[in-house]
Amino acid sequence: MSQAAQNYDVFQAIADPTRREVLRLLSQKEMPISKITAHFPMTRTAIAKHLHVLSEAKLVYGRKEGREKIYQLNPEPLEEVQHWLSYYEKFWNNKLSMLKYLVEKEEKKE
Amino acid sequence: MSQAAQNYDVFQAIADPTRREVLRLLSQKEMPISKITAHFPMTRTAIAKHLHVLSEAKLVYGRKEGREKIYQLNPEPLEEVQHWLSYYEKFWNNKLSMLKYLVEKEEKKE
DNA sequence: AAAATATAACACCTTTTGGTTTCACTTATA
DNA sequence: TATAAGTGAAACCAAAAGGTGTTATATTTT
Repeated sequence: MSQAAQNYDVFQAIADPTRREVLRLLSQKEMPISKITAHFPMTRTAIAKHLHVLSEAKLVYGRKEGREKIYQLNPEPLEEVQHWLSYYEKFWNNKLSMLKYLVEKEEKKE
Repeated sequence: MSQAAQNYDVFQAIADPTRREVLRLLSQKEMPISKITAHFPMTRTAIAKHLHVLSEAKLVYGRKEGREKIYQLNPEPLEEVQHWLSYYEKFWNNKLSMLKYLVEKEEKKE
């Protein structure tokens, strides 16, 4: 994390369980940092840093409202993960596909 | 990484670009460590550690064959990532679904 | 049996992560 | 206009991540 933290990618952003939990929270309702922090056993500063990482990955956006900063989810970058995954889906799907194919071929013998 | 590295989860395992590249390589063909290392600008020891992380996450299996250790891909754990993602798909899919719905409704007016 | 090959296991180093505490700044409110 | 509330930012810290090089061990090959 540290200070000059630049170009975090989405894979790194979702690697941390706390950050995944933050995303889940924000998926239900936008909220300010202090509200988010209340759900975790750590300081507001720590959460602020996690939000910074998520923000770098464009997974959250924050707008200032009065003295609060409201964060909201932006799920779009997750499409990159989905796309990456789609390449591997065929590997585990193939097992089912192959099984299905074999079963159907067997059935046609009747 | 270090020495006693235990319980790496799949999210952490795929967070590293090198490890993702290793997975891609193994998706095409199983191979021993030295063969994998040839594709990267780092030492075999470093790759061995990455393989250890991937192995902890059950994303690769290694079998010994003579003096070589052949590693092969095991994509199953990625299903956990897919499952996690599926919760968020609705957020970005909804936009498309909504658009599609609106367009179709518009078409039916004719 | 000796030499070569392939990997494993250590010890070590540097940078990054994930957290803390403290202080300053801005915006509401009594 | 103080004061409270909410956040931002800096300095610091321990541990983990991601590398390195060296040494040890097992398996072929000559």
